[in-house]
Amino acid sequence: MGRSPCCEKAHTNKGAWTKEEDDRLIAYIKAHGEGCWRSLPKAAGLLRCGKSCRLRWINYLRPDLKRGNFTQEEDELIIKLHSLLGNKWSLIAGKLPGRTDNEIKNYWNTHIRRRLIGRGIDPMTHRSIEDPAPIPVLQENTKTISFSRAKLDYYNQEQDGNANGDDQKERPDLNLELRISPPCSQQQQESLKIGGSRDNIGRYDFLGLESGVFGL
DNA sequence: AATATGCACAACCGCGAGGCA
DNA sequence: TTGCCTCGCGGTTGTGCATAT
Repeated sequence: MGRSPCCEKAHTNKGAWTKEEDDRLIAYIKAHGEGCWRSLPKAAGLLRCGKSCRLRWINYLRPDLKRGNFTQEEDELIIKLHSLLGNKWSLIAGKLPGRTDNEIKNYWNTHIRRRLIGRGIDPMTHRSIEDPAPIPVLQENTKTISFSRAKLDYYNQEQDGNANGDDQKERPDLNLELRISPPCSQQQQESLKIGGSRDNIGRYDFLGLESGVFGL
């Protein structure tokens, strides 16, 4: 016996959204806010499942979305975050204001991935395909990952609307080194959480990388 | 001009996590 | 503690458009 469907599929539309459906969804969310996706379609008079409505809103209709081509800086940031986080598209999207996880995932698969392969870089490991050097091990089960911090800060400042030119000028291409190892006690597990705090929508701010990088 | 192929991206599907009774 | 429900995520597919043959 399979899993129960998320909605009554027999009476729901599938495929591309029409202008009228978009308008209904926008109007409903403007009036009632996001959430309760399960009951939303019925309340909004849409013959769609809640999942479909949520996806349409998040990936296409949200007013704060930034449409259009990715900039060079966004491009580089995606590569760096992917080297750190892997296919955690929602976390990566959290560092790119106005971009969605789906958009970034598509962009990665159609542009960046191909380009890295063309340069002889394995897009999954971010290492040379010909010379896959082993990840250095500092101690048992401990890995070190480094990536540039400078552009992250630049984006944070732009996002906050308080870009400080002096601060940026002074900042070299900082390396953020993370060491990942299994905690050996409850106290250490707790201490891992001390790296940051949750913001008002529940994203975790770890070393300035809010949005729950490590899902703690 | 017709067809084949590749590309870009919207949308769907299945699963896991977390909340709640 | 258990089971159900909802939400969100990541992988995959479908479709329309552009380009090549």
